[in-house]
Amino acid sequence: MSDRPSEAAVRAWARLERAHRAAVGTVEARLAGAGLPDLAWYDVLLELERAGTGGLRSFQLQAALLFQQYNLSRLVDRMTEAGHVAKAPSPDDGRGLVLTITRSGRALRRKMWPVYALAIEEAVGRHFTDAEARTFGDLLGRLHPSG
Amino acid sequence: MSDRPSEAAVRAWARLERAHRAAVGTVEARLAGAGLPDLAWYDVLLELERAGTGGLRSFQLQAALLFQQYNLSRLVDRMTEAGHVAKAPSPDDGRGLVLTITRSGRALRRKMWPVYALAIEEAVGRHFTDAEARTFGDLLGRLHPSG
DNA sequence: TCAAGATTGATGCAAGTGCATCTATTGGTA
DNA sequence: TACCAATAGATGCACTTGCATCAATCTTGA
Repeated sequence: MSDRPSEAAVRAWARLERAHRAAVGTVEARLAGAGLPDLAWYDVLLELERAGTGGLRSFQLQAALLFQQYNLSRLVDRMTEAGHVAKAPSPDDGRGLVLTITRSGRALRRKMWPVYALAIEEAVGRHFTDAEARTFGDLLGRLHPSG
Repeated sequence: MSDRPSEAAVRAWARLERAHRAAVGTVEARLAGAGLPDLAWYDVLLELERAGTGGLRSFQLQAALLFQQYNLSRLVDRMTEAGHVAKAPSPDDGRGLVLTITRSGRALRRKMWPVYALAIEEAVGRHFTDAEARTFGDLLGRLHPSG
């Protein structure tokens, strides 16, 4: 925890930054070019859609996506205003909110997916064989809490 | 270019987002906790220091770091104002600027490094063996233009 | 050599982010 | 039960980013 990093670790870190910037740049450009909302919106929609009718509490969504609390709070505001997300008071916790995706949110996610998918292929897929992509995904998985 | 991505590619992309967010979160928190400027400042300082006395043109720095043009323009403004970067008109190109790091910029980078290094170890290094970190770095390297 | 187009970097304005802090509620402890 | 720390989520304010566009300069090609 308090050791200096190895050369290899420093190189990996530096490349993580560049690779991420390049990949996100490509994907955001494709989404914007198609007149679609940005990645954060997709992330929220997907996570809420996966959660099903029960929805998710704000803090769960925040933990899943690793967004900042204040950031997510305002993002959800915007998406609620746009009609893609619904907020309801939590029955279990008077402080809390339950967030669910709306029909319009599901439609938006479906509309975004084809563009997003092509962008992922362009930004990531085409650089790897399937086996490499699996290895890459495994290594990336080590870096975040949820496994 | 126009194919759908494989499952493995989509998973790798999703994990790239999460891993990056987690790692950057850790590193920014350590820098901020030590009262130091953020990552972008370090990136600029390092790149300019590597460039030596000749400095770099704005567009070169932009390409190296994959920053947005308008973003870098204003970041350099702030760093110049803080005395860490010097701007000079390019002798070869009347439109252009040559950016160099100042003595104070070098000092700042040196001061940031120990904190940054520990953060890199915490965010990345400790999750991998050296061999894994090398493999990881190689795979990441595929995703950005400069090799 | 001169006009048309491309490139470099800056900037006004709107939108998003980060920080600190706030209110409301909950859970733990005495 | 009554208090106090902890947690959920919202928000005011300053700063940063994104978008569109600008002015200045360079390059190309007739």
